[in-house]
Amino acid sequence: MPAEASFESSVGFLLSQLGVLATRSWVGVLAERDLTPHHHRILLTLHTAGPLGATALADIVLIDPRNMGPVVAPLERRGLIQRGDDPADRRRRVISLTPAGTEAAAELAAATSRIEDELLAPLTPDERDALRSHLRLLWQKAKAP
Amino acid sequence: MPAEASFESSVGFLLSQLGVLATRSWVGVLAERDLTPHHHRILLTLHTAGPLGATALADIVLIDPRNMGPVVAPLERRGLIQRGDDPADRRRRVISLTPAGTEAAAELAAATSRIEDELLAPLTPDERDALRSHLRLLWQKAKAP
DNA sequence: TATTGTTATACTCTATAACTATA
DNA sequence: TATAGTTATAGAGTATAACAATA
Repeated sequence: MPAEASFESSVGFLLSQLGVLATRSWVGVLAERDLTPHHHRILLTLHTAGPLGATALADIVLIDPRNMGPVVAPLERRGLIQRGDDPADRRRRVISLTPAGTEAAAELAAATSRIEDELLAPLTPDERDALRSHLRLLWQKAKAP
Repeated sequence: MPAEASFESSVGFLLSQLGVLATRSWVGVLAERDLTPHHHRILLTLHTAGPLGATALADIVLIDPRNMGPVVAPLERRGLIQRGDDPADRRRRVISLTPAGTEAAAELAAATSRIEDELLAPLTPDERDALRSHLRLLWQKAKAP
């Protein structure tokens, strides 16, 4: 009876489980650099999207804006990011990567393919491409509904 | 330069983000029933896999076994699960659904398709099937490496 | 009035250490 | 000695309330 199909056929269940596993696959690499998964996503987001306001950045990395302070503070203290003023809108505090932050982000990006290969080992190259494009489509639609 | 490709092409990044979104898509339905995402996964896992020991169950739902007590206690108190002894191995405490728990799990499973449809709206039926099978494959391999 | 950003604080979830009971 | 399970507790992460500054 397919109506009683296993929870393993629920995409939502699989996404939440694999999301945890994907995050865990990074903990070792991040711990060596004294970074958290939040820091990872912030650095890579700024690296590819460029400078962002606090709210916009929080929205992308799925952190509540009210928790941005404690998350971002260590990055600023270590000189990986900087917060500047926006002359056009003096409420905004534009967050951007410093040169050291750009270097750190590029180095993390370089580590991605190795970790990714391990995670995606069970899939063929074609299957990986299909999976990537499907996930990307879901994420882009989820961001801007 | 594709080596500098966007972080959006990282499957790990997409999985962790979509995992959060998939979990959030359930919070309303679960809150109405006074359940957490952990409870959700436990009920559905027991519903399809049958009775399990505490360690085996914790392993599947990716909860540290030491945190199972506080997670499982409310379910037991509300009569949705029960913990019994295993005559074959008196260390084990077998966790299983009560009739009320079975009913609750079935009801949650019924709500899945509606939530799933919303999440997967951007994809065609064929794409959904492909995504589901790829994710399932990754999860099964990740569980038993 | 709405938006951007922040602080203080309570709450939940997760991880570290150590222990009992059985195999 | 190894495994199943538990407790206590510290730490990381998340959510609720309230506020200041600017648009």
